[in-house]
Amino acid sequence: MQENLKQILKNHSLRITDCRLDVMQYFLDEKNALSQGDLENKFTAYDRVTLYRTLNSFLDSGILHKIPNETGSATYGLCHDTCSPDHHDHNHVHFKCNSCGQIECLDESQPMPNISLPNGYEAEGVNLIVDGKCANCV
Amino acid sequence: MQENLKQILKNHSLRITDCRLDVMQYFLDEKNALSQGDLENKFTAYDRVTLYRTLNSFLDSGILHKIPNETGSATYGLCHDTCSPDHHDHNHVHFKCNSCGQIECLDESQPMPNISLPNGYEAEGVNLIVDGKCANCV
DNA sequence: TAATATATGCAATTAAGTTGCATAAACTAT
DNA sequence: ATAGTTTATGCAACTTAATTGCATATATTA
Repeated sequence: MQENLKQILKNHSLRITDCRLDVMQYFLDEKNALSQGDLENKFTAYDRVTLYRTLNSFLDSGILHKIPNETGSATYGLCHDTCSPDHHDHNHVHFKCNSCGQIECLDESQPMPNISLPNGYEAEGVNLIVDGKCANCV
Repeated sequence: MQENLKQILKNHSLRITDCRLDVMQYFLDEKNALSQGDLENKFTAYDRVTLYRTLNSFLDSGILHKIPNETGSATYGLCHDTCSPDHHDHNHVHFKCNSCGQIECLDESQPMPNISLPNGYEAEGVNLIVDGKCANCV
């Protein structure tokens, strides 16, 4: 089990450290997107800068992606296996509950719409954020 | 011209003040979404907190909407005439340039996709953010 | 124009994001 | 297994955004 996590880190050329293993396990356990604050609350033993840099290293290596939101603080979600630093799947579908605030990644197999951009514009990725009420808050 | 702006404020039950007129004019002149920082740079005469509260009052009254993004600071765009505190059009399409960072609202008449949510979930709105290169940065 | 309700400016606080540097830990090659 | 090298961590410190309380100024209304 732990071996799994270690392999993921190795695959992304990241050194195996306690903090990275713990943080990755947390992301795997939680289905929801997590923020810097969430990590700080969960892992009081790690310095907040260490957690910050852990998030950044996961971001750079394609383990996590940032989820756009309106709150003014970044939230992160696990990327799918297909993501790597060079090849990053930029199309994501997320759900945000307007009641409890949780953000989660939805199945990537959702249909992505074709948006017509103004002349001269080039699309690189599409982010779709559905907001509403999750099952717990309905 | 100025009368126009005043009428908008009146329609939203907001008192007519210099700051609100200036900020609204700024949003009308700029086609791009604006952040708190943009306002602070533009209007050094107004206190940061006043600008912050101006944005919030516009948000509450349905003049502006928040645009989800990954930067960690909120950006705001003008709502369409149909928006009011009680009836808010939650479906937005935005474009973010990965090069210059500008965010703008695209025509609302874009087709919004039908997303299938997990059981028990209720959708209230959809936000679509296309990122890529704007005409200036291609 | 006086009375009332609201907006503004200032001070101050919280939280996120960020960097530099010394030390500790992980990796690599013998 | 260990010495040498590279990278991660913790701490201090700084910047910026978001936020609140309160006294004062201004807009609205009657």
